[in-house]
Amino acid sequence: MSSPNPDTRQRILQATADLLSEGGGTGVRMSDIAKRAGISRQAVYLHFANRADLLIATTFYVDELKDTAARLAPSRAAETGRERLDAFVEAWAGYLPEIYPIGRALIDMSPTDEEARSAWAQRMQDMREGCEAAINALKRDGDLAPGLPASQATDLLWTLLLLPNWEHLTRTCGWSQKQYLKHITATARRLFVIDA
Amino acid sequence: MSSPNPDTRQRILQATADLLSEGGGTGVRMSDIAKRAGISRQAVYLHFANRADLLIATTFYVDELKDTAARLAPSRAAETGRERLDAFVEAWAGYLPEIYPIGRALIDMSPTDEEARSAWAQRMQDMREGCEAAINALKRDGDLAPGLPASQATDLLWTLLLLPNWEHLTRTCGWSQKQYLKHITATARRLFVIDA
DNA sequence: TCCTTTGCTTGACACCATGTCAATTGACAC
DNA sequence: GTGTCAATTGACATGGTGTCAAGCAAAGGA
Repeated sequence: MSSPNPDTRQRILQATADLLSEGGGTGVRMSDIAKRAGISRQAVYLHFANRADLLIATTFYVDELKDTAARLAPSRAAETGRERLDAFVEAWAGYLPEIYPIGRALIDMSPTDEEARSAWAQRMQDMREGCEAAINALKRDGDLAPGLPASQATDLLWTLLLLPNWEHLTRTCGWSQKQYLKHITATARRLFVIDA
Repeated sequence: MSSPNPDTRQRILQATADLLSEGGGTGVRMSDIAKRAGISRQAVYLHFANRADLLIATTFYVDELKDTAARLAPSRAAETGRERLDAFVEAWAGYLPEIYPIGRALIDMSPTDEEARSAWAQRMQDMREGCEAAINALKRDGDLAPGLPASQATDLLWTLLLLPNWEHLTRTCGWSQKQYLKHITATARRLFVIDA
């Protein structure tokens, strides 16, 4: 699984990322990926155990390529809870279009593939921590809207930021990325910040 | 497609609804449905052209069984926009658990089945009209929160009420149906009603 | 009683994507 | 030359959907 040529492995990952982007996350078969990478379909299995494995590896590949980790720095550096909430929403909103195709593919195979399901669930769980940190920072500042316990505020913010919502607003409703960012930021402020 | 025994057709629909409910909308095959209905797998195709067709017919069957139409009456009867928003959210929130399994099944096959995709999309489009009516009633009363055009408020409310969000909050976050209703109602008020 | 129609059964088969396996090839290293 | 590595080719299993042809039991009419 790691003995084969690392260049080929990378070509497969790049082909997967490209095809998923082009197809919006749907309709990408193992044979399509192989063809794009310039190898035989079977050779893909010399590098990745199965489709879920390949897709999961592609998420990490895309993360590195786009330096996802760097996105979160402003959120962590924020001093006030209000700033932290804004910065986190902005970071996540910027990340969504990049991870969308591969996220869509993982979600699509989740009902039948436990590996894919749990990999995506883990990613969402990580994202929840960012939500939690923002809500807790608001609470610390005394700026969390009353009447909503922090844990449920976290769940609500978490849900609001889910990929299907971004997909629905930008694809179905036709919102631009800019509109999405603007209105989701305003929504989060209005929901969770006192007197916002 | 309509020549066969209507009793058998109904048994198939009931079997489909039951199995989907038991399985949370996933892992239900044509052969499972046939077995539960007490007929051969092939006989199902004497009544329904394909899986999507059967699933779509099941949505209407469930609608009738649970008298979905009646749910919306209080919303339409509401005098003020505030009441209408509350009533609509409550009606939809009550409907969600009933339609969830079959909705999940339709969503799952949407990526590969245009018929299923558009049937569910139509249902969501119908739901959007309820959102629009509530937002417009708020606006008429001068109670719509400023800074958000009605069309975008409609999109936002529409998105908020989507099935995957209900699924995430109740399944992943572990919220009870009661909690869902309470917090989604509060969220909608806070987002769309002025000085709420 | 015979005959036909109806509604379903049985069994076989095509399709399509994933995943597996065995045998083979071409290149490069020692 | 010999071995090894990375990939190729072709064949095959699996699982679910959907199709097709032939058969069969029961109900109804002449």
